[in-house]
Amino acid sequence: MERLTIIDIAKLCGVGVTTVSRAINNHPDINEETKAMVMKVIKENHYVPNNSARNLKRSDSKTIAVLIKGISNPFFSPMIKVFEKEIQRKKYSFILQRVDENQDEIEVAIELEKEKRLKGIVFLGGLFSHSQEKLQQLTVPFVLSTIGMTEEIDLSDYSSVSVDDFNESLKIVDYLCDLGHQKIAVITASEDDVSIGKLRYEGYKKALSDHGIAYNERLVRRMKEDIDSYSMENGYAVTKELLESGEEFTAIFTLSDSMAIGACKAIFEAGKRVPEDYSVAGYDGLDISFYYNPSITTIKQPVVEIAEATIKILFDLINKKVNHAHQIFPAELIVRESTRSIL
Amino acid sequence: MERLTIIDIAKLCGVGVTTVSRAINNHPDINEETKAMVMKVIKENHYVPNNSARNLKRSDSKTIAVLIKGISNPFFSPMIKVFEKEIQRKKYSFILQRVDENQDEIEVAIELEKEKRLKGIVFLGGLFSHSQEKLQQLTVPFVLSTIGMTEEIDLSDYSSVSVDDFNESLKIVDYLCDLGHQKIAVITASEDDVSIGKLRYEGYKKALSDHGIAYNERLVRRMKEDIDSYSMENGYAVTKELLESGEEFTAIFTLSDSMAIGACKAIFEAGKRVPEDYSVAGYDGLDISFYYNPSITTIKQPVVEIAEATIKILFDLINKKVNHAHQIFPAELIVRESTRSIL
DNA sequence: CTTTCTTATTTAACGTGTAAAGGAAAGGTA
DNA sequence: TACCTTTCCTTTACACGTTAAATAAGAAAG
Repeated sequence: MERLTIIDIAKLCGVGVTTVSRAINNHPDINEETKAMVMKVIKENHYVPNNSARNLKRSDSKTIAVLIKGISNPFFSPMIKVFEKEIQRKKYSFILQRVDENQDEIEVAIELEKEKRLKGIVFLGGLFSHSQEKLQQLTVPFVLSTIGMTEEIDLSDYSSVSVDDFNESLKIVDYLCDLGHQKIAVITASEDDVSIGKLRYEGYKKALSDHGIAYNERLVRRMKEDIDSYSMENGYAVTKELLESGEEFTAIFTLSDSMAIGACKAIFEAGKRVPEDYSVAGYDGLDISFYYNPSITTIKQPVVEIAEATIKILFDLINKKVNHAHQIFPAELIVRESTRSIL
Repeated sequence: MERLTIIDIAKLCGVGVTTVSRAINNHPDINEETKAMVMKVIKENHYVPNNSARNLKRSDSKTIAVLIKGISNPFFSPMIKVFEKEIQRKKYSFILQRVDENQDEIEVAIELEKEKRLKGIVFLGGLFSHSQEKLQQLTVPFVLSTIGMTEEIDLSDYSSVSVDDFNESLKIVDYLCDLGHQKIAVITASEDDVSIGKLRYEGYKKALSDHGIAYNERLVRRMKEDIDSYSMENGYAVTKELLESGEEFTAIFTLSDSMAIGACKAIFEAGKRVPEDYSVAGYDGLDISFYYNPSITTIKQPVVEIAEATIKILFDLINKKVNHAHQIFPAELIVRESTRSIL
């Protein structure tokens, strides 16, 4: 069963190839009857146009790439689902590209763009500590999604969608302080993170200083480099170390819900309870934060809305409706069982 | 900054296009020095061959599609990671295609194959209750991964990788019986599932009858059709209903870890405990089954191995090393805190 | 008889790979 | 010296399947 081409269809219909092409692509210069006839023949013979040929001719590809740093992060799953759905709805194809922690996502994007003649790019997660020049090698529109925008980044050249990581982080740590916690440990990102990790960590520091609590370096723990970042496993390993260090604390704030769950597990294994012995606060608002036992106090990010906005902006950029756009979504402090007052 | 073509590179190098092509495609008829020079120029100018043109010429695309039913199922995440990595390693591209619950994955695959000139297909999840004829429309190799193979399916035409769902399910329910449980509820798939769902359910029934326990229809609960299958939410909703029904039971077996977690949550909300009031057993061996509180007794599937074997078989098929292959992996019963003896 | 409109056809690209046909240089052999 | 072989390269030409610009064929209208 070899493949049909547009020429075969044209012959079967007794028309020229352009006519068939017009039928397929809704070109106005075609008689409705002819079009219907052609479409019927196409359907009967299960003809599907060859994508490569189309892309070559059009010299673009109706393809959008989504680049993710840390694909294992379950936070991205519902977002990907939205991307996939919306991109399909617009009759675009969709490439999901995982980027290793130590890989440069911009390099990957540049290669991919040339190779696949992309229409647009979404960057998900990652540090985003990139020089302007490098980004200028990208000739197609792109949107930074859930990448914390710090002052180091010049907003005018980019488009982005995110939440206000600094203030949301501040909010939840502030809440911990209000509960009477003074010794609040934190599991944060590596020192060179200039994005989400930095912002959330800065929020933590600000909340402490607002409450006049002295900053204790020994309560600041970094994720392990050799384990998936923001993962349960990472939270578990770090918390275990923290507990074994003997450093006193009454609450722990982790930069993700997954790490909060890992932290809980480590606490249980040490024979302690949450929240009786330690309060635990997460960030993200994953479904599991509700289902976990105890349910996790967290900052719930509106993932679906963020994803939808990301795609909308990307298509606006593609269709030249805007030059750039920034959207910051509100997030919500959700108080659950994992935190308690010690006053 | 417009795109370079192979002709531009040829001019820059002062050689013919054929030479450049040979350098890129490792053709033997080329001097090593020339090749090195050409490759250097290519690198310096960031030239990347146009994929569409290549695919068109080759009339295939070095693309592998992975079709997933129920993309939200976290069970698939580590598998996708493996697929992506392995496919990239072989210099293939990778398309991830979500298939709605009510969509026919074979139809989707047939379209995709023609449109993108695929090299191979992986089917992940799904019922797979398909007629032979339909599958014969697929002209490229495909592998069914983690799709339970029931007797309804003629194995000789397919390739597959999975675990022995019937016996693994039997094993864990058998374990529950050994703990003294007689009234074991189950959350299973819809009636028309002829694949994984059916096999696991049959395993449940067999275990009961092996232990001489009467089958109680009122303890058999089906997932809700309007909620993501195998999800926490689904397990939660069904268990809530079960608890409210007043039907007595001492243990509950769910067809996935996610549903087990949902079940636990429903039990907690009813003011009961796991495992003191109800034992809960899952299936899959997700990471979260370890981190959950209580940790979940489950059947751990070797996801990574399954995914690796899937890709290996697919490439063997593509390279005509085999005609078809079936691989069944052992799974492991992991006893954790969520189940207890009531003897 | 020209103009306009609608609809269809012809043909030339898009960028790559490859096959054909051949040439130049180097080395070996008679 | 003349001839052959081998290696590496060139030029030319075409093919892959599609789209779009240019073109043409009718028909209707002025």
